[in-house]
Amino acid sequence: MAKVRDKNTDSIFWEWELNERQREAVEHMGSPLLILAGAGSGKTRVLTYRIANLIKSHGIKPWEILAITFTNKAALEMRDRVISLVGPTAKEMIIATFHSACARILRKEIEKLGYSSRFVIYDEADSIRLITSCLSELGYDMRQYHPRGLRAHISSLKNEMIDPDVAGINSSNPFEKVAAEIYSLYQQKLKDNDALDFDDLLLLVINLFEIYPDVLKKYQERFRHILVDEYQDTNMPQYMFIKMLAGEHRNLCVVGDDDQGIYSWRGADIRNILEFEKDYPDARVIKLEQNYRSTQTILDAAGAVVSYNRSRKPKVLWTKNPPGDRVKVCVVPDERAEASFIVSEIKRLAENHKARYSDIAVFYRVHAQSRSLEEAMVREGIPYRIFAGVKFYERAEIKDIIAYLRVIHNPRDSISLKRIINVPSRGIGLKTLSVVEEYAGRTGLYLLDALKDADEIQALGRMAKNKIKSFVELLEDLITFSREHGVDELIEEIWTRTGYMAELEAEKTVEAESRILNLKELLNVVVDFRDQYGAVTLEDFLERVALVNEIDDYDEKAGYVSLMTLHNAKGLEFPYVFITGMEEGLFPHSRSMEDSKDIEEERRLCYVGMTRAKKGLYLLRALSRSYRGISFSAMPSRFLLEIPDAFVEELSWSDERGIEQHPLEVEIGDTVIHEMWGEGVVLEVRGDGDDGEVSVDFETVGVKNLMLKYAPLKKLT
DNA sequence: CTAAAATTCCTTTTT
DNA sequence: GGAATTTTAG
Repeated sequence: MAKVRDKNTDSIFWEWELNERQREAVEHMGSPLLILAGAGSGKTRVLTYRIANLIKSHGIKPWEILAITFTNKAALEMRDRVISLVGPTAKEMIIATFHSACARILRKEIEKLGYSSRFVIYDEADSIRLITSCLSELGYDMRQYHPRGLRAHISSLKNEMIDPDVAGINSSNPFEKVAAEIYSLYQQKLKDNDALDFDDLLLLVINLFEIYPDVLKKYQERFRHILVDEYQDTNMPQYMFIKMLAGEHRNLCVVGDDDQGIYSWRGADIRNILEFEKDYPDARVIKLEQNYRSTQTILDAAGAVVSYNRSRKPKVLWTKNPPGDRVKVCVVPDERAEASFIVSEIKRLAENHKARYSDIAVFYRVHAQSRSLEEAMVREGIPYRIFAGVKFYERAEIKDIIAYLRVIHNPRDSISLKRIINVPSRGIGLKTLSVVEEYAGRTGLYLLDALKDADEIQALGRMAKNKIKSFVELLEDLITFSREHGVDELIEEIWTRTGYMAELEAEKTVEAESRILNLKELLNVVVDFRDQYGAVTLEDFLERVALVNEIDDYDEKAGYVSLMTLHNAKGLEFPYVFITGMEEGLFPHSRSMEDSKDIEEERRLCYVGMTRAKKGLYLLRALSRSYRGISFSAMPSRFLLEIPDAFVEELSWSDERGIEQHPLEVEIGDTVIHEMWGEGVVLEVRGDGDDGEVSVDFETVGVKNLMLKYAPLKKLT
């Protein structure tokens, strides 16, 4: 635990708490500071001590400090740690993610930009729905232009800070032209709904700062000291945001590691960190290379992999920790065997090494891999938890209730209104809705106001009018109710008044039962949130729900094994780590295999995963993996081959019957190709191989450097 | 209008 | 193989 020495000394910290470099990083003042912090080098400690030092030794007021972290969880953790160093006064500083910091600023200032301060934040699904409605409004074929793809495209346009009116202007690509058209309608519709998407949160703040220099000035004065964590993963708007805010006082401290940049696909630009010294020529650069987390062997193995990357700043991590065990590499027949291997190894660790379940994590490249793992955990009765992005809030029943809350908070939010208008079903179907929408479009009314006007709409039958009327009354009652009651009571009122809960209870199925539990969990979220922050307004709660992700709820004391994607693993650490699916095509993912830049990012992802482990690291590879129902054979991931043998221990695996599994062998014509990598032919294989025959398409990519991509599994005996 | 059946896409990673 | 959406039958 950290101890703080009393005031009046130059250094307020016990010297043994920090190493030389760390202390420099904590104490440096007077110019921008870049901390290149290798994995496990204690950067969180440096950041918290630095904040504490600002407050304690330099008389900086907590509210003058803005610290940006990557997740809400990291923010909360850092906050607690600073509080333990300097006391409750630290509560007044702002530690938040980019998105929540911006949301906070916008709640105060957004009216200057013509939005209401009651704006809602749309998640990806909401955006997609809105884009869908843009497509149909402009009469485009949804098969030809996928809303998902358009959303991704528009999001990257936004991340490159390209405005709708200039997007696709001199593009000959028809997709880009359509995207640009959709983009501007989408943006306008967002505004009509008083809604912002994730990207807008950043963009509008920048916009605000550009148009109103006095507002920028106000925040520059307010946030005199700015700290940014995970700087290698910032994108252009985030970079601009920081640059503007820090522009005046230049008390900027950024921390990052170019080897851990894994978000370029969402616009993160690693150059932000590599060129920090260009942006701030007087910047001080401090490297942290001593690792406190992992064994030397894990570090060497991970370092060997990442050293294959060409574009990186060379660095070598070292540690005083013991060398530890070798990295265990295990080859298994398929994903089921992979899961049961992991489960039995977890049991062994728990018994022989007194490991707790919470000491163990299993990582995978894509969410789909979690299924087989989950099945094995359930089968063997091992408590586990899957951290799946935002899954809880994506469940239909949760989104339904949230949609009610959103409409109650801001009746202009027509996307949410459309979601609940017939949930639970109250006889207002698609036809009725489209008539009302048409009326709303013609008169320029908001959807809710159009509903209130139902009597005026000729095309509506008497039945429909009555149904609409009672729905509008229901909403008005709920809005009235919300003025005098807390969020938790409001949620319960929604359940009962709408009959939502009664309907679920009447269903008496397992699914309905679990939905009821989920709804009760939502109530718990409200209560927990209140315990943490005091009184909760509807607005606070909706914002929290929009920006939170499940990793934020991660609790290290609880006794369960953690399952998550490699991306979610960033910033966490576990004594024992299993990385699954070490196969070409899966990890590195096939979609990243054409471009060496993408491969390098995959390699960094591998590095991130490996360096999460403190004591034990397992890498698993299946000979065959089923994908969309068909099973494919796969070659070992190149990352496995990049680890020198000296750091590796190969584990053999035998199935329940004790038959040892062998690598694949494929017959093509007269040629038998044994397991191989590096050379050969790229093959697309059709057929399942069950009948011993498959058809093979040769898809040659170049002549020399070819390899076997997928092949049917054939066991040797 | 609803419920069941058929069809389609999916799977990279997320604030 | 399965969720999610769209089509069809009642």
